[in-house]
Formats: sequence, C-alpha cells, structure tokens
Amino acid sequence: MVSGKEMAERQTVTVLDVAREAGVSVSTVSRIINGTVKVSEDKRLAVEEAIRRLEFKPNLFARSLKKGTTMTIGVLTQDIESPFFTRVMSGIEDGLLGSGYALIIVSGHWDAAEEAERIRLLIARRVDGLAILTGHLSDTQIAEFARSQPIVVTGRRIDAPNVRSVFFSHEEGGYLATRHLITLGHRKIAFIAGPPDHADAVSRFEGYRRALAEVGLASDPSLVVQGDFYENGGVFAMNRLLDSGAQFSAIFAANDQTALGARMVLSRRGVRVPDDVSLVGFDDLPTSAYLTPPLTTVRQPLFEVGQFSASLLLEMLGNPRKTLTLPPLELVVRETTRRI
Amino acid sequence: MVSGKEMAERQTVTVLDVAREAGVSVSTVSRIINGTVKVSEDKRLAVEEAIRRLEFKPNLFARSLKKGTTMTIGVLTQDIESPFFTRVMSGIEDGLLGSGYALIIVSGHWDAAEEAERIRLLIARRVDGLAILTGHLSDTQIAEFARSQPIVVTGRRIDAPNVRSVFFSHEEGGYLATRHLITLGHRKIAFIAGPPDHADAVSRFEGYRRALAEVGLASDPSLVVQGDFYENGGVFAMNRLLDSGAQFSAIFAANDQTALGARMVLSRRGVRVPDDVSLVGFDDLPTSAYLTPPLTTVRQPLFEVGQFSASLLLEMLGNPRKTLTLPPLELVVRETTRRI
DNA sequence: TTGAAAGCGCTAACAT
DNA sequence: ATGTTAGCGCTTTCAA
Repeated sequence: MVSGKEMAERQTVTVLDVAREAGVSVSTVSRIINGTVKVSEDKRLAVEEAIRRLEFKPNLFARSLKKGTTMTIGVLTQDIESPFFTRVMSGIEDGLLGSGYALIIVSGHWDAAEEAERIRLLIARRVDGLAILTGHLSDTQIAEFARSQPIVVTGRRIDAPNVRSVFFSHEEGGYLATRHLITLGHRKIAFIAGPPDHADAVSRFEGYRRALAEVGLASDPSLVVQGDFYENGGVFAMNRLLDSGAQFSAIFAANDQTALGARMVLSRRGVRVPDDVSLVGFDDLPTSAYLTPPLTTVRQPLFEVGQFSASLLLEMLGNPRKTLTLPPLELVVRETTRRI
Repeated sequence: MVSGKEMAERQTVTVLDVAREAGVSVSTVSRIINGTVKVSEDKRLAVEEAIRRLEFKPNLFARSLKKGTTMTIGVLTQDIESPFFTRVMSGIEDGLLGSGYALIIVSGHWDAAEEAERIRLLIARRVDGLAILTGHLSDTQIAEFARSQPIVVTGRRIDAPNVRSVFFSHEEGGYLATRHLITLGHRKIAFIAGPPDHADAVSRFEGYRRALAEVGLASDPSLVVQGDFYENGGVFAMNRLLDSGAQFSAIFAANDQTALGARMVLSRRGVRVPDDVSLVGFDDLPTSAYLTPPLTTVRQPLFEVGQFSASLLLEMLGNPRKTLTLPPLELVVRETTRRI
C-alpha cells in the first residue's frame, strides 16, 4: 500500500517550493513577488510560471511576522446588525479600498468589559490600526490601547496621542430637529430619549431643551420618555406616552430606529402622522426614506464618517490618501412633519 | 519639523523577555501560556507576574505560523449593509462565541470576480474556515476553494468534498406566500421579481407560479415586474406596475426590501395597504415587524442559518458543539394582507 | 519538570 | 542580478 503517491498536493506550497520549481533562490522569488528589486526577465518568467503551476499563495502570516505589519485594520462595532453601524463600516470599507488593508470586525454589544476584551483580541492579532465606533470604553482605556497602534474613534471626542476622533455636535442636531418643529408651530413636543449612558443621546436631549428654552419654553418632564435607541424601545415609549394622557402635537425621537417603533404604535392606535402628530428622527438611516410616510430626520453622514475614519487611519499609518471633508449634520425634511 | 509625528512605539514584548524577567526558559513560558504541561508552582507564579509586569501579549501571528492554524473564520458577504446578510452574520458571530475563532469579513458586492478575489485574500490570510453567503461564484470554483479549507455556503446547494451547504427551498417559500394570498381570495396577484441571476429569486418566482397553477391560473406576464432585491427596485417596479394600468388585488414582493419600496409608492399614490391591495414580502427582516402596517412575509430563520453555519464549520474543524436544528421557512401573517 | 534548539514561511541584509 | 543566511515570535520535539 505504498504507491498511490498522488496524495493531494501538499497543502502548503512555500517560496522554497517555487524556487526549486523555477530553479532559482528563495530571495529571487520573494523579490519577484514584492517587486522590490529588478530581476532578469527569464527568471521572472520562470518564477511566475512556477507560481501558477504550483498555485502558490504567499502566507501573509509569515510575511507579517517578518515585516511587523499585518495589513489589517480592526473595527470594533457595537452591533453587527445595526444599520447605523453597518453604514459607517461600509464607509470604512470603501475608504480602505485599494489600500491593501483588510477589515477584521468584532462587536462589543455595548458592554465596556466585552469591548475591552475584543480590543485585546484585535491587538493580539496585531492589527495595524483600530477603528472604534462609539462604545463605553473610557477615554483613558482608549488612550492606553493607542499605545499599541493608531486608533480612530467615532462618535466621541478624545484628545490623546495616536488617537483621532471624528464626531459631531449632537446637541446641535437635537437643536435642529426641535427648532424645525417649533418653526412649524409646535409647542408641545415630546421627546423619546436614548440610553442615558450614551453621550450622543444625552446631547440630543440637551439640544432639544435649548431649542425649547430659546422660545421661552421649559421642557415638560411628562413629555419626556425613555427609549433605548432600538425599535422596541420606541414601541414601549410611545405606548407609555399615549397611555399617560399627555398632550403633544409633535415627537422628537432620539434616533430613527426609535422613531420607527413609535410610528408603528401611532399607526396601530389610530394616530395619523403627520396629520395628528409630527415626528422627527435622527440619523437618516438608509431605510428612513422609504417609510410611510418618509421620515423627517437629522442626517448624520455615516458613510462619510466611515470613509473619513479610514483616511485618518491610513494617514496615521503613513499611507496618506486624498483628504476628505466631512459634511455637517443637517436636517432632512420629508413627510412626517407639518405645520399646525 | 519632526514633532507632530506620533509614531506608535510598538512595544513588542516577547516570550523571551518574559522568560528573562522570570528567570526561566522560553519553553516554560510557552507551556504556562498554553497550559499544555505541568509546571512547578513557583515558576508559574514568577512567569505570571512577569507577564503582568511586562504587559506581554502573545503574538497570535507567530503562533499561527507555528501551529498552522489561525483561529480565524473568513466570511464572504455580499453587502455589509444589507439587513439580510447582517442577520446571518450575527448568527455566525453568536455560533462562534466562546470557540476562540474570530471573524474576518469581506464583501463581494454581488460580483463573481470580486468575490473570487476576496476569497483568495482570505485564503492568503490562512483562514481556518470559510463561510460564503450566497453569491455568484460557480460551484466548481467553490469546490476548488474548498481544497484549502472547509467551506460552508448558505443559500445554495453544493455537493463537494469539504463543503457543507445550508439552504431552503425558496420555491416552497414562494409557494407559501402566493398560496396565502390565494386562500384569502386573491386571483390577480402581481409579482415583483428579484435579480434574474439570483437563484433564490428565480425559485421564489417558480413557487409563485406553482401556487397559481394549482388553482388553474396561469401567471400573467403583465403582472410580473422586475426588481433588484433593494428598496429602490421596489419603488421602480411598483411605479411601473401602477403606470401600466394592470389590475391586481395583491402583490408578492420577492423580498422585504422590495416590499418596503413598493409599499412606499403605494402609500404615496394613495393606494391603501391592505384595504386596496394586499402585500407579502419574503425574509422577515428585523424591521419588517415595525412597518406600518407590519408586513406579512415568509420568514427565513436567518440568525439560525448563521448559527447553524458556524456549528457546521466548527464541526468540520474538529470542534463539534451541540448540534442545532434549522427551523423551516414559514409564513408570518401580519397586517398587510386581507381577505377579499 | 525544565531547557536547548529546530523550525513554521517569509523578507532583507549581506555577500558574491 | 542573484544566492546565502539570519531571523520575525512562537511552539514543540528531544534531551537532560
């Protein structure tokens, strides 16, 4: 039982195999692969032929070990399903296109301990750079992590060496949304809040209050209900609000997913949007334009945030690309708001 | 001008450093890290202390090089933003939890050439296993790729060594949806198709025709319009259908995103759902339950598909976990369909 | 139990 | 222009 020698070809073809096949040295093979130094035409041909014949695929791990770079960017997202985060990731992917960097994605599920653990995993895998999409890590933890590799963090402002942040004034966004409602004649404006431990959520609330204060209105606590940034939180909050008997002509939901949940309850309970009540969201998720009716919201340029983050990272890694400018937050008026 | 340069001083602490610090050999350090062999208590303490003091993080790359395993699973998705795919990925993530495997995600953007290139990238990174979420790769290409590592492919059936597939009969799903409409008394049922080169889309259409044929109806070509599986395709298709003047009392959209686009047009053009026309989607995306009104659809257990794929992969990699069973496709009747 | 030493597959001096 | 060789940081025989 010795013959049958055609055992599937050795699982791993190395540069050495290629070198032998082509009758050259390993360094020549390496040089051809990396195009670093000039190599005579005939050897190049021989090597390329050998590579093809052997189906050689360089082991990127070994290369990384040698070069100390992995050509990998780690992304810490919170929720792999959230349209908010995936939009940003899509931008990162786009921004990295053609740079040779690949993405390794982990999610922290909004839990500081889990986030820290995932980051450590990424660091152990020697990612060359890190993109952290918001989250609950403390500034000092992030600064600490930045000692291993450059970090770009979105949705929050951090000043630390080796860290860049890309963020907006959500207070301003909250102000924009509320201001729009006020301009339309609304005075009784309910607010469905986001998670209290989420800085952006809190800022949006502050913007809401500023807009109200500007026209001499205090924010009415009975008009503020708690949500969680997910559809279901909007459902609960809306039911609570309706059940409380509070009077209002407009609702500002802390994000689009919340608005979606609220809108469903409204519809189910016979409250028409925008005829009976106006509704504004925040984020402008891709699907928000397709709701019935299309949602008025504050647009966050999420895709651009991703692209921008990628370019920041590339720059920190010494591969600067064309510089981008980040569009501002802006109000997108669609059909869920009307004058009263 | 040298100052601003934030070169990350990559403090690379190695096992050798730890060994020296603790006064033992590198092999002892390695043994302690991996817990492979018994080591005397005092040395263990000394090493653990040294690891802590030096903040040593083992280089997973070097380990991989030695062990020939990367503890990484590559996932080829088509669109990092699609709620359909992210739901599956979320399931994969869940199924891999605690297994030590990390996910590296790339997307092929529905382009066979790009898909193949991404897979080659993944293979060069020596992923231990691959999950391919549908796509345009040919069966032979996939079989070919499977020579490098085990593959699980979703949404299609492939019989090849080292490949497992998880799929449903979309023909059956299309049948279920159409049958539901027929049972409700509908006879003029429009169909908004998916991409013609997408096997599932085609199968759903076949199911639609079977249900129709079963009650002696032929599918009316003027009631079938082309979509693209995205919201916008639904918008175009619905407008086209309405403009054509064709008569119908129900619509079966090839997926939920299509249904969402169609539903927006319907609403905009004053056609009430379900009063004037019934609407059925396919997939049961997380947000479909929150539409107004909540969408009747064929539920694909996407999250479970992901979990199941992960367990298949783990099994092929020799880390069997508890076996799961995959739920079937099922009709979820909500509020966009009614009897006529 | 512990240490010495041989690689894993690759790149980059250093020679020639 | 090309080959020889010394590692990158780790695990794992093989001895002691």
